[in-house]
Amino acid sequence: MEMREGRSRRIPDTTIRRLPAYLRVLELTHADRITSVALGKAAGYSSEQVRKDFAYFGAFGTRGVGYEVAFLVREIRRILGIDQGVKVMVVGAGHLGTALVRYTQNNRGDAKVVAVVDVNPAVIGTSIGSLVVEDARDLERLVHERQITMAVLTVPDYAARAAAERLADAGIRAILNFAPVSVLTERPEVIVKNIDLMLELQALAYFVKGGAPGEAEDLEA
Amino acid sequence: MEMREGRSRRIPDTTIRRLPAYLRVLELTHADRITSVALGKAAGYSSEQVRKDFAYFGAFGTRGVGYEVAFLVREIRRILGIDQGVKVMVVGAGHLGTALVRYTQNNRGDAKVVAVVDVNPAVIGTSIGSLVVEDARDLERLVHERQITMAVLTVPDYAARAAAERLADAGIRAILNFAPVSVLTERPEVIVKNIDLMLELQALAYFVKGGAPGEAEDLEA
DNA sequence: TCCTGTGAACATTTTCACAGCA
DNA sequence: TGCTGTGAAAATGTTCACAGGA
Repeated sequence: MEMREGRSRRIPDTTIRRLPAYLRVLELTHADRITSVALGKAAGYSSEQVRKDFAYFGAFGTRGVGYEVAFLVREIRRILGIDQGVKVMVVGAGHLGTALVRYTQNNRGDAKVVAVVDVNPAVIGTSIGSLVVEDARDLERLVHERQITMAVLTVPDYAARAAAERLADAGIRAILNFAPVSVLTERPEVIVKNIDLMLELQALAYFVKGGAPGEAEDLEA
Repeated sequence: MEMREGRSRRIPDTTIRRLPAYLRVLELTHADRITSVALGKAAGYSSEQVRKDFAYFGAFGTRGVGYEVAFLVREIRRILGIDQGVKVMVVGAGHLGTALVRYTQNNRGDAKVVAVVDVNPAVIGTSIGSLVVEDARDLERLVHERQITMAVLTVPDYAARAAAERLADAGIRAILNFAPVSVLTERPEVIVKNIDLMLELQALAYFVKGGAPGEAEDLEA
């Protein structure tokens, strides 16, 4: 992916993908301070990696001591742009969509699902936790009214491309796509991240067969 | 990750992760032959990347012509180790588990879910497509009897670690973990791939904010 | 003394450029 | 001529090693 960071150095994509993992560890920590060794261990990365990642954004720590947890949490949230919260729409209220809505409701509000839509009249109007499934025909209106910037796509594959186009037209900036088809290949202005169970399982099979041990580690997943 | 390939060169992890994407395109292709340009375009990678990936395994194509689709499909399936099928257990029959079981039933049998288990008596005995949810207490027996080598973990986070340990003890070689906790960090013999919605959404938020366009690509899901 | 911050070495992955075969 | 196969170059990412402040 192409990326720039106006001032200072360019931040590696890989660093950005590790920040949410650090954030989770920090939010579960009771201590006021944490060292790069402890944070790295808990998040599954080396201590050098942790220090280097933070150093891209400035000197966050104190030599001989470590990092202030509260400060780090604030900074990471600011860097990721989730300090004001991020509003998310889930498109498709089937099993997968329902699971994802519930999951985000059980976790803190760094990214908050504020709308769930579906095309099925039997599903529209039912509740998922504190949310009511709305009519997918109102997708554009909901995106605008609630200032939604990201979407999670959990519709059947035959419906995925059209739904993605509508989301892009409505102004959505990023889509997490669970349908096993590629969408919006001609719309570089929308970031699409694909998550595909079958592809993951097939790749895992290779490493199983090879007898190769170890963590395959996060998505990039 | 560390990896070796007895004979010939070592195969990059990144190549392995692209093979399933190529495979999907090829299985949907009607033509007998395909060029690296066409395959790359459909799978979302450059033509050089496609050629280089296949070249790690030998000369698969014909200069001036392209690649035989049927041959490529056979080779990729053999390389990934899915030519004999891979047996998968889904642990946790909630919304997410149910969605994943259905999804794999709707797609060809490169990786086949042959067991779903849960601890909830109200769920045990119910059907998901052609499968019946079984008692999680029988996990070890099912793994052995059906020669299951991989598992998908969709239990609540508080139950994930214990479930993963049982899977590892039962001989499972790889786990796709959807719970937002790290599991089996002390068991290098089991490959764990984590898929975490919240982490993905948070990372996407950065790229949205930065106004940076483009595909974020694969999961590495 | 301890732990951060960081240049430099190393490793990996992608892109380029083109030779070579059908 | 068209498209593969592949070294070489470039880009990207990680680990090492240690200087330096608290």
